[in-house]
Amino acid sequence: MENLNYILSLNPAAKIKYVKKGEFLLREGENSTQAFFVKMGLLRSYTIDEKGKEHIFMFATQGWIIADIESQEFNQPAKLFIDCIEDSDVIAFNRNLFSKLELSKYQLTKNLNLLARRAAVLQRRVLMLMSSTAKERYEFFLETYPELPDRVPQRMIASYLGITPEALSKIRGKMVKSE
Amino acid sequence: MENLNYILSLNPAAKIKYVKKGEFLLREGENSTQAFFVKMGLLRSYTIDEKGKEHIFMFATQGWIIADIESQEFNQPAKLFIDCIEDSDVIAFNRNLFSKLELSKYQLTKNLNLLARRAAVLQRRVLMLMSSTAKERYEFFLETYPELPDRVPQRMIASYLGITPEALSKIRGKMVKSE
DNA sequence: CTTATTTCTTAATCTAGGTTAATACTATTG
DNA sequence: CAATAGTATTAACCTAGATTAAGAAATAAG
Repeated sequence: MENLNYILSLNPAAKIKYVKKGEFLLREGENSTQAFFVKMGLLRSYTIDEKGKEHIFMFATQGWIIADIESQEFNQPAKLFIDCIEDSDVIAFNRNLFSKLELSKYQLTKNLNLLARRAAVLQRRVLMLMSSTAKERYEFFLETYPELPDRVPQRMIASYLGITPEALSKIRGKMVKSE
Repeated sequence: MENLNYILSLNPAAKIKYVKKGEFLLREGENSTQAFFVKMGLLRSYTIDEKGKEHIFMFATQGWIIADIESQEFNQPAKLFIDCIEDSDVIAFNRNLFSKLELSKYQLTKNLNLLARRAAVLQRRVLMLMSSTAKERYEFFLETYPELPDRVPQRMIASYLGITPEALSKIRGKMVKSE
């Protein structure tokens, strides 16, 4: 990501952080404009609702960028937690640098494409949540992120799909039986 | 939107379209890279699932841009229909122009901000769908888009919220009673 | 106006997935 | 290698919202 390297050169404070499994990069309520590029490892972002239930918004593996875009965009304290599922190497940078005029046109269009891709993934996620059963969402997840089931506990996959671990376990049970 | 004016000047084919209520700007299966800026009026985008049920992805009022970002980004035929809820004036432009190098840095960063805002709204929508009850989603909708309930039939609001018209009617009934 | 069509409401019934709880299994740690 | 804590499975029961159906209100169209 030569693009990112340039962004980083604009931000002397940025450097690689080595973060351990379980470590937090962002907590609900914090004021942060940071985004994290995952050089290696696996992170997640999630909310905790009033009843104390976790809802995973996304997983970020190698090459992904993870941040609480909503809170940053609306200038509010973070709604999301971001923590590590595996020991990871991340590069923290200020999200403002993403659309700075100091960047070249080439870099700006690259960033536009990154964001468009993110919007596209989110569009799909919304439509999925509205129109598909839990089983269909799980099958889509397996196709789309085939490496994750081996790296992520099932209860987190359930949380990402918007169902309980018990429901996912039942779905898996049925899928094995009918196969 | 001086920004948009410049985009349009790069696209000689672009001009204002006057579209009537019920008219389609995009249908599922079509190959299109068009996006639509709403100068005036009200449009919506939605899918129809295997059971024939509509799921409204978004409403677009004055000043919004509406398109099937997912299909365009992944180079697939459209998943969404886009049609008019009210007679509208829209400006059709090719979405590729949005991140063209011919644009100035200033315009590119403007577009980056537009897309970031879109991503933020979608993040909120995903979290809502995962963690809120139908009633909470309806209340949030009323706060966020106070002008829409008078312009959009209730069955469409229900479809946007991811519930049936009957369920929304029941929720509204209860809200009136308890007030 | 009058008829046809769409929209909204209400109510009875159904179901996917939630809740609770008990048990087994797997990691982690001291 | 216990002991503790987290993870997954299974089953009985519950509930938010879906489905079906039918009537009432509102819009549109002839």
